[in-house]
Amino acid sequence: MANQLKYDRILDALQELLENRKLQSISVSEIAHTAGIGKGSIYYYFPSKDAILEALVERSYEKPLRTAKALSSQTEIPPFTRMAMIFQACRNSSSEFVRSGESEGSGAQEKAYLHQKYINHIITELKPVLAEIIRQGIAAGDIRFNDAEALAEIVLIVLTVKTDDTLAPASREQNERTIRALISLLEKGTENPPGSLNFLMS
Amino acid sequence: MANQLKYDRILDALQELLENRKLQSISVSEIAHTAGIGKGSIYYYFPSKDAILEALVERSYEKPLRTAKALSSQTEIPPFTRMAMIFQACRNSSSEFVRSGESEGSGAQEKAYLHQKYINHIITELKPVLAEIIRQGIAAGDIRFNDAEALAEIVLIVLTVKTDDTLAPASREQNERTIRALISLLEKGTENPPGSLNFLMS
DNA sequence: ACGACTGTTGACCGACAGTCGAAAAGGTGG
DNA sequence: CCACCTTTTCGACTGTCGGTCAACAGTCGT
Repeated sequence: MANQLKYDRILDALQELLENRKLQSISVSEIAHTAGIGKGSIYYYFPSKDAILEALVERSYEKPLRTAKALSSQTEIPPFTRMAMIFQACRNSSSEFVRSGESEGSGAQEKAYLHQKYINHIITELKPVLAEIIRQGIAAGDIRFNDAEALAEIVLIVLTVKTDDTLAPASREQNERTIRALISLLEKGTENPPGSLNFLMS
Repeated sequence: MANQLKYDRILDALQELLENRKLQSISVSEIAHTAGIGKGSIYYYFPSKDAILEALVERSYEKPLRTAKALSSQTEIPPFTRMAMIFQACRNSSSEFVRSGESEGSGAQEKAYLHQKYINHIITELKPVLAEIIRQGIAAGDIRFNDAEALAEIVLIVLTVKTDDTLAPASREQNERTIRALISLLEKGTENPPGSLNFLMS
């Protein structure tokens, strides 16, 4: 408990290495060396290499998740505005470490693990918050739909999968078209005027 | 080329082992032993352990993909019926090897790799086929939407992610509600009567 | 008989995740 | 300042695994 520093230094080291290397090629000793500590110490703070990654994903989303949770109770701000704020917060911190150097070919495949963790975490944590805001929007008459939870899930799934680019690789332009199509579906589905959901675009 | 048998036997072996073990814990020697061949032979047929998995995923979806492609030119069958047939074909072969023994805890996380490969493959291969059918439906006036490609992508993303259950873990009931919500969105978005897309439900 | 080609193999290699016992660092009471 | 204990740190070590390779066996055309 005293030395929160080293715990964080390990995370910093992994984050730094992840910026232009794929996970599989990063060894634990290397993380230790980058963090300026012995390899054994890594295992004092983490039970496995995997756990380091998990902790890093969690830490990276701490901030936006906190703001998202805070926003869910700010009922004086209109629902759509709050959603826009949440997505903006996520975008700011997401690109921080998930995107990495080209590493075409098999490299793209080998980052799968990292991306899966990240998507899983985002969807699980953000869904209830987003659902709550949608629910408020429904109650206020801004949104017409009968299942806030499900709607939140659909939006999050499509957005994260498309933002991520590992699961459904496509051109930047195709990605934009898909998100635009989602927006159009949502606007018709929730009986909102065209353009009102444009904030979902990056 | 003569010995297609061994190639397939390797795939069979991996498939069998995958039924109740996680990928990470299966060694190449073990695959070789299960297939009844030497370890060296594995590398005669595959460049890496990873490639075996990739080939297995591909093989598992050969059949439904062939039927899907065949269906895209059967214009005498109504689009919705053809889509229903495609999804049915996929469902039949998908559960074949992707689902595996419980292995709660970290086990669920470690299968990520396999699932990522599978989702990636499905979406990439099935999207153009589905888009073509949707395009025909638009031309025939059955569907009203301006971007067939994007629509196909959205449907596939949500369905595969939700069917898969690794990326967005949720209860069976929650999954059903999400798919129902997607159907409702699609029906409104493409100006089709409620219930006309129910075939998307499993 | 003979190369050339196609398969097949397991011993071997380097690398890595994770373990361990020892020792340094830090704290506490006398 | 010292005994004593707990927390923290460490790198040498271990077992295992993915992948390589040199050797070898079968087969076919000449």
